Amino acid sequence: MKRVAGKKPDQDNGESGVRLGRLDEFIGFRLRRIQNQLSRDFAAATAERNLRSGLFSSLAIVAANPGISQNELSRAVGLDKSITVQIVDDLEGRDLARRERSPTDRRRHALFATESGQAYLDELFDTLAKTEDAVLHQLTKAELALLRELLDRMYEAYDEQGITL
Amino acid sequence: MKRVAGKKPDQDNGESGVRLGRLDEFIGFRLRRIQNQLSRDFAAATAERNLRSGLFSSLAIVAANPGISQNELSRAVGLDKSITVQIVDDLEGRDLARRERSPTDRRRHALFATESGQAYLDELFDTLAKTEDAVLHQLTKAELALLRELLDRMYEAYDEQGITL
DNA sequence: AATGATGGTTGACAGAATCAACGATTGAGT
DNA sequence: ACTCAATCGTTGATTCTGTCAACCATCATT
Repeated sequence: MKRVAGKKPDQDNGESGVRLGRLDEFIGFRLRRIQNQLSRDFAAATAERNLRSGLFSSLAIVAANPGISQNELSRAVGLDKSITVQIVDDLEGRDLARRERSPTDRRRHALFATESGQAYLDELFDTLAKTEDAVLHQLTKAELALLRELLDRMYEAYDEQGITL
Repeated sequence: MKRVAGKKPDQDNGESGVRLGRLDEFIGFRLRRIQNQLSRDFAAATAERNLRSGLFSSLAIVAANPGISQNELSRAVGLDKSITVQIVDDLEGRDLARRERSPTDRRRHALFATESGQAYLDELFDTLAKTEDAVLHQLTKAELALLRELLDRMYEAYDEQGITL
C-alpha cells in the first residue's frame, strides 16, 4: 500500500482518495498538515507525562531566560497572562521551575528552571528531536538548512510581533 | 545533532530580547510560528464572517468531493464525527452546503456544496491567497516552488495517515 | 499623598475536542 | 430468513483551553 513518491495522478490524498481541491495550492495548508502531525507525534510520545499544552515551550523559555517575568513569558509564548499563571503553577507543582519575588520590583515574579526542570527539559528536547527526525530524514542536510533559511525569511515579515509558539 | 551558530549574534527574538534556547533548533517550532501567524491573519481577515474553526476546510473538501459522506469528511479534515455534525449543521444553516440521503446506503449523508457555497469558497480562497502573499513575497518563485517540494517530501513520511488539516 | 500604570491572580464564560451511548441501517454468516 | 456485528449520523456529558473583566499589591510620576 505504498504511494509512490513523485507525481500524483491527481491532487488527492493517496490512501483515502479524497481530493483537496484548491486547498492544495496553499503553503499554509502544507505547513499545518506537517505541523499537526509533528505535534500529534510529540503528544503521543509524551502522553504518559500529562503535559498540558504550553508547558513545554514555557519551560524552555524560562530555562533560556533565567529570571524572566510571567508577563514577559506570556508575550513570548503568545498566551494570556492568566494561562501563564496556571502553567507556572503547574511547573512549580512539578518542581520544574520556581517563582522568586524580584528584589528590585516586588510585583514581579522572577522565574527560574530548577535542576530537575533542566533535566526534564533535556528529555523533552530529545523526544522532540526524535519525533522530528522521523519526518526530516526525508531531507538532506543541505535541504534542511535551506528549509530553515526559507522559513526564517518568511517569518521576518513578522519581525515586530511576539513569538507566538 | 549539533547546533550550528546561525547568522544572528545570539538566538534571541529581535524585538523582545527573549532567548529561545534549544527551541530554536527545531523545525516544528519554525513551522508553527509561521502557521500561527498565517491563521491569525486569516482569522482577522475573515472575522466578520464568524467562521467556526474547521468550517473553511470542510467546505473546501466537500466542494472538491461532491457526495462525500460525513464520516469521510471527518477523517479528511482530522476532526471527530461529532464535530463534523456541527460543522455540517452550520454549513447547511448558511446555505453553503446540503445533505442528501444516499440512495444506495440510507445511513449515509451525501454532502454537496451549494452554488453560494462555491462562491463563498472562492472568496475565502482569495482572502487566503492574499494573506499568504504577505508572507510569501519574501521568496522568489523558484524558492517558493522549492519550499513546496520540500514540504511535500516531508509529508510523504506520513503516507498512510489522514490529511489532518 | 494622589493618581495612573503594571504584574500577578482569580473567576465567569465561551469554543472546541474527546468520549460513550444511541437509533437506524447495512452486510455477513448461518 | 434470522441473528449479529459493524457502520453512519446524532446527541449529550465531560474536559481542556483560551478570552475577558475585575481585583489587589506594587511601582512610577507628579
